[in-house]
Amino acid sequence: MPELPGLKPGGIAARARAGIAPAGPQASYLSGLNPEQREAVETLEGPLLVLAGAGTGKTRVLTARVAHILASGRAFPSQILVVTFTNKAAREMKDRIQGMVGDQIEGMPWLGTFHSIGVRILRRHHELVGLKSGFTILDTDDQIRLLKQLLAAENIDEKRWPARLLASTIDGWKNRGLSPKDVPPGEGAVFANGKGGMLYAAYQARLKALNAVDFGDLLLEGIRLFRENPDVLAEYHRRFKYLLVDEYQDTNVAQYLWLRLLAQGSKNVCCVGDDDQSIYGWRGAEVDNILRFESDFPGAKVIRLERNYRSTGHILASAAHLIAHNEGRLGKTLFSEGDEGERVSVTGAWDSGEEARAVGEEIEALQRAGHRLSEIAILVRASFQMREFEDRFVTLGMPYRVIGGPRFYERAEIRDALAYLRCVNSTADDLAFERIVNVPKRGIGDATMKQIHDVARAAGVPLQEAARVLTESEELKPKVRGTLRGLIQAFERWREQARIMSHTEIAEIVLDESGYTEMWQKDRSAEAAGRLENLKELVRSMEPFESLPGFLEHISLVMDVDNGAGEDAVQVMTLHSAKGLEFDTVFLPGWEEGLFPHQRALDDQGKAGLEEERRLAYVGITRARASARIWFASNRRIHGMWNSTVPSRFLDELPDAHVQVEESRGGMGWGGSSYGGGGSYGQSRFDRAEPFAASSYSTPGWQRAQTSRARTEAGGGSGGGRGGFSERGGRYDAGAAARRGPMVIEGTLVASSSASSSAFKRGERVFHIKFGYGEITGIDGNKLTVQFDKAGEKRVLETFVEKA
DNA sequence: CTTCCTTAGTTTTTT
DNA sequence: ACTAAGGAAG
Repeated sequence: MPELPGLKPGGIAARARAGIAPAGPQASYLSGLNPEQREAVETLEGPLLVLAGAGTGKTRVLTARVAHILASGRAFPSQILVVTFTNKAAREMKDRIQGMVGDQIEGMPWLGTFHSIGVRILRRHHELVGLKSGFTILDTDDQIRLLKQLLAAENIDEKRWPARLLASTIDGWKNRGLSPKDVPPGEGAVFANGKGGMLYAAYQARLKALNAVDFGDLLLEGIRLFRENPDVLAEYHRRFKYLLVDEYQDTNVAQYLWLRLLAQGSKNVCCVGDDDQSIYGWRGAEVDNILRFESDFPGAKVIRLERNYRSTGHILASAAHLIAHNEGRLGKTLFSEGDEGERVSVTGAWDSGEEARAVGEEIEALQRAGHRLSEIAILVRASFQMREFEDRFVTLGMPYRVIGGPRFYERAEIRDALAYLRCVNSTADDLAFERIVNVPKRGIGDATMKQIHDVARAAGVPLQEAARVLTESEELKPKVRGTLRGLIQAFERWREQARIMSHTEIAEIVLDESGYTEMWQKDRSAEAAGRLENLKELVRSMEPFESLPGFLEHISLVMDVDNGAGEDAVQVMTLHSAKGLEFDTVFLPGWEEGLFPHQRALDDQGKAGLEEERRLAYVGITRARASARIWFASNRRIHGMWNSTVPSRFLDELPDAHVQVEESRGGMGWGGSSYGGGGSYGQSRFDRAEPFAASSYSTPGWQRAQTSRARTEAGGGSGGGRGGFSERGGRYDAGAAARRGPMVIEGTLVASSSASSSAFKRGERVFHIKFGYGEITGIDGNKLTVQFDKAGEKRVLETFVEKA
């Protein structure tokens, strides 16, 4: 841990007196900033909130601000605290600051994630929070294993009260800055009939006994440290002259408390964020933190960055109009001085297969037109949506890259390998030992483990030591005793070797001699080769580190690895992982009720959930520089069952004037032949044989025909009339429904969810192409609830059924 | 202790 | 429909 250079308070003043002037107007880092950005950079004193809309140059402001602080001689590099959320953001920030200030970046140890800075502080003062030096940081697997033991000890049925649930409950408390004694009794009682609070306390006690902390503790213990040791806090107050926080809308309560304690010193705290891009409420982020900034930090100044440099006019206007449906915003209006560009397109597809096919074709066309694939992204709401696109790309031979998904260090083989290394590194790492004691299979199962545990508890020693003692007794069966002794001796041997060999050599020896590599070599499953490759990659990734402990510390905090980007491929990822990125062309598939907004968000969080989903939609659209292409499918398979779906309400919330509704290109136009001529894409024969051929449904023209027919039959409406935004979720009201036209944008009908009155009656028998025959049990606008004979009750658009 | 079968749960993700 | 994880049987 590099110590800080000695601080000489007089130093800065002296420097200033010596004539190192505040940056002049020519300073290179100021050039090209717009007036608001420049104000945000130059407002150094007092609390400042920079509300930076999507694409308004947020990172630029943060980095220029650091450069400005340094150039004006107001602080040493080591006196600036810069906090980000992710390692990726920290890395990016570091690179960009380096680009502006060069080597001075080396003197900035306090640039990092909340957690990495949290560890750094705890390591320096470990004794004050009851930790020994070299404490370990648990990963989620360790956490679960520990909690399972606690549940077993309390005789709590793990079926009814899963350890995972307890883990996330405790995590939630920690996110809110609650230590065991602070948990409201009522809340603590929710888990396991009143034992939740007690289990939390027991968990914390176990962590202390293991000399370990979890991620939440990195902040929580920091808060406790500061509160209980004013002198320590005062030291940091003196140290941090300027504090900068990125993505402030994502902070949770614990992070806010931690930050507020530190900011009480210099008060020069600058938070940058965008309330409209808060999409992590479900993991504890408090939008309230940013909404309340001005009252939390008295005298705070707020600067809005609203000039967008990323997207064209239509895209920006669409996003702005959509997000305006949210209440409880600080309110920003993005504008751009660029072209209007191309309208946001909305296209319907018959099903998710056609959606993937059509998007694939559009991407091929873009490719032919000279667009780079890496400038094209597909942003989905849920990861299961990715598969269909992947399948399609594989068939097309289209290069693609999935971003996100299981990260490198979370893979089982990597965690196993790391557990071996942790055991070599420390005899006291019980959780690591438990993980690998029987991997590969050695015949050391629950029974033997229980014996080891008993000895360990009785003697108050770690498991490895207990195992060693056991092998010297007569307690174990000879065979087990032999293997266990072999393992223990191997660990001792590796530890010896670790003193003289490099950590990469040791890693190879351990993986080889433990039989772990061999286990995967013998494995005939498809993933085995990849896993072996990952193990090699792991050893490679150790090279830049000085020592084994250094490496282990790093990976406990940095769970991602720089996966070599580079090659030209379509980027496929979730909307969440797209935050902060931008592309020329963005495809946004799956805009259907239930999927987006996701039903669970609505069920669990109600209006707040809906607003967060809407922010997610906003994030999605604003990723696009030149082209945003939204899709919805009328049918989607969820959990293996085909469901008829309804277009997302967010489509209705887009502004007419900036949206272009397009014909699906995947189908063959309408009234035409059967699907793709060959119908070879998973449509059943049945689909093709029907007059309701798949392609026809998806075209706005067909829907317009259907809707106007329905309206005519209901005795109302002028065809193609101008429609307003339809209201959702209301009870069925024939009169109102008849008065409302379907939503029309630029003369083209958008599939609307509750536009016209129904041509159907309750109790009527109907036929659906996918679900077969059924009886109508309910009508809501143009949505029917049908009890199908075979498929059960479904909600379907009336345009997809015919009278039986 | 291992193997096979049943069962439950399938939004988003970082540290 | 699928998978992963946990429990019962061998």
